[in-house]
Amino acid sequence: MIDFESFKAENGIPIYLQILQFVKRGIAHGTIKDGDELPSRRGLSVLLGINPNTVQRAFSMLEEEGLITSSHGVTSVVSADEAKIEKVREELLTSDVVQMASSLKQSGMTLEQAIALLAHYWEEA
Amino acid sequence: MIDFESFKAENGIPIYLQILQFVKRGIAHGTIKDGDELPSRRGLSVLLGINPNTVQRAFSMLEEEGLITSSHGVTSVVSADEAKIEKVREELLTSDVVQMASSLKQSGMTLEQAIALLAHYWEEA
DNA sequence: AAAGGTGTATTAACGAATTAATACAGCAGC
DNA sequence: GCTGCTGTATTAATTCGTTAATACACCTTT
Repeated sequence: MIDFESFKAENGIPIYLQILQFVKRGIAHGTIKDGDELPSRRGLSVLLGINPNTVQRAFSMLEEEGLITSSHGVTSVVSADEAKIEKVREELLTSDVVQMASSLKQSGMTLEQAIALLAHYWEEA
Repeated sequence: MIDFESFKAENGIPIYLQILQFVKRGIAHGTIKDGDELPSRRGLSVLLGINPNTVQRAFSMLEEEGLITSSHGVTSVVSADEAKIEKVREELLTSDVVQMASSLKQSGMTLEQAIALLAHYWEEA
């Protein structure tokens, strides 16, 4: 069963998004694997002290993306073959990278300058 | 007078922020220069089809940051010496970089991996 | 078959942020 | 000085996303 102990809800970001991200990052990182069981909607909602529907919202999004499968009576299960995992990695990484790259290029920076900037701000991020 | 013809309001992002960004990017890019006149609050609101206060919100933020000066009876004027311009450039760039860096770090990447990723997506950006 | 767990669907409440309405105050130019 | 423009301030309405309340439907286990 997937461990949500390390889940810390940040303020300002919608909880359902944080749950979504938590699972996606876990899949991308390998700590959450294909076949792993998720906690029940209600169970997780109690653990996090929130409404079950908030969990449901996150889980239903995960299902829409094909990352978990759900059926009545039993808890949902991770469904992530290698292709899906790679897709998640892509999604988590590229959107930010491409956006930044395009922004920096528009400002007339070279790749070298961009790298220097990235290195400079890496620590404080 | 600053030209807002190229201003296209995107959906989902607050308009006052888009106006703010539009001016800042112009300053950083050099298309908006020190001494340039801004349109009046009302004039721009008509042009954009929005409420004058929405423009005012953006303009007052610009003034708080010292990028424009306003006084009764006349339209506001850009007030951006070289130091301020550099500051705006910094701000626009670092916000993107920091955001990306924090996202990549959360995914467990090293700086080296991040740089490789940046280089990889640099061309297509 | 009954009980208590599970996922699902619909609707409503809440809250924060954005946007708008209105009124006030000052300068320019005729 | 008057008219019409300008910026400024205060308050209200609206919108939007998030979260919660409630009810329903199904499966598992005994």
